[in-house]
Amino acid sequence: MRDAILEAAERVFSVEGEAGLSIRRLAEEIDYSPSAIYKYFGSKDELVDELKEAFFERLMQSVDRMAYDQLSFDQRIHRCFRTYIDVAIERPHHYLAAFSSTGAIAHHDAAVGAWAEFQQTFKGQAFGTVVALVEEGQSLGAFDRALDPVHAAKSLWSSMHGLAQLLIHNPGLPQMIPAPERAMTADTFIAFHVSMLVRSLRPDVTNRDSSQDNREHANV
Amino acid sequence: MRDAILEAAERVFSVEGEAGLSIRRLAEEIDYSPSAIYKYFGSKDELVDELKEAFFERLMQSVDRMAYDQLSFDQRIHRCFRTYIDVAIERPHHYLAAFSSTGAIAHHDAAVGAWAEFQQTFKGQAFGTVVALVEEGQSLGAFDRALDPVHAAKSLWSSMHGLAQLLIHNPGLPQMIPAPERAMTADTFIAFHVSMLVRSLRPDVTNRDSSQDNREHANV
DNA sequence: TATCGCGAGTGAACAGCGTTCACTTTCTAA
DNA sequence: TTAGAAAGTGAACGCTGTTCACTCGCGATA
Repeated sequence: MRDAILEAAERVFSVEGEAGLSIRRLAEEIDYSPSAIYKYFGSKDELVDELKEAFFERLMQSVDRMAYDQLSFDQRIHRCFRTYIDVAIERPHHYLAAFSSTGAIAHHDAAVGAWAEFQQTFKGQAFGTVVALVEEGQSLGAFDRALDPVHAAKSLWSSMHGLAQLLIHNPGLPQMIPAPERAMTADTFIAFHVSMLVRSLRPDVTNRDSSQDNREHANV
Repeated sequence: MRDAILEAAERVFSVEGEAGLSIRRLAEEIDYSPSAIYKYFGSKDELVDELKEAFFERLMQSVDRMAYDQLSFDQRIHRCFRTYIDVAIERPHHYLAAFSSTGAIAHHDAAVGAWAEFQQTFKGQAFGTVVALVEEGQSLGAFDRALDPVHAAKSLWSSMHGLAQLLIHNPGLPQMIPAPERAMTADTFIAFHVSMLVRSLRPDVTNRDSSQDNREHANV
């Protein structure tokens, strides 16, 4: 029963988003009265939160799967980021809702202590794999060792999130260009964005040793 | 009168966002009946759109002002991006609302023809200044000439947007780090993110000429 | 077997929402 | 002075999330 509600909710939500999903509509969909739903869910928010969390888990697992595939480092990092955006724009309403926890605004999560708990969550684990990816790149010499991997991962995540969001709200973005021959497909543009992110991690040109080995060189 | 409505709306919206703003509440605030508001605005959406547009204009003008200041190129590009994020998180509800035009989802703006119109809008103009900034960097040799400036600008915008959004929803992000001594303030983290974006534009290391001059070199 | 309790489900109701519309009041211009 | 537009009102419609007193039907117990 509880699953029937969630299933119907998922169906409606996928197509019409949070706005189109009403308790009454949902009740009609499963041929029950609106109040019946309140026997299984404390509130609409609670129900929707469950949808969001399920989506988030799918998203994070998809990314994670890419990170540990049997591929070259370069391919893995590209696919990781690609997958994030692909899954996000595949279910736009879910993705937007997952990141619009209107209540959490100004919910100052406060400081350093949260890190341990954070690592327990889906989000935290997926974030951990991004950090690991950065560290791997650093140990391979492909990425700048001077970068803090955690902060770099945050920056990367921000950038992925931004593109996902922008593409959801404006799918025509990649085609928007003065000269038609320069237009890109969404796929190409995502790849371009990801490659820009990878570029940002490259070792600093001022320390131009062989890529395997660049420690602190103050001058030249 | 119309302005009195907008002013009250602005006041409520700044604090409680779109959710806290209701026509009835607004009417009470200005001591009129709810229906009075409909003499001046066709719908709530129309009213809110006006708030969003006003905010968007402020945002874009702030960024624009930074781009044409009397400063070094490096300072200008950093301040430009910084300002974008600062203004965004200063009025979180406005920024989120401006980018959550729920209707525009899947509103395939369609293709290349839109470019000309796009350039007329605030958004379009501000985007133009980012493109110009990239082109300036390229002509200075600081940025990779192989990059399409328009696509690069889109990528940059995505990344700025992502950080703004993430910081709004999770202001504690910069402090979140395993070791306390590695924590950053919001300011520092924004600067870090911006510097990552600038890094992504650097000329490719494989073509390592003097920075003034790097044309196509296929090998080495 | 009779009855008790409990969980599932219901329907009416409350408060709030955006919006409409017939209505009155107020002010201006001919 | 009067016609007409403009400004503002209040009740109502249909929608929303949510609550609560209520009724069933079933399983366990005395």
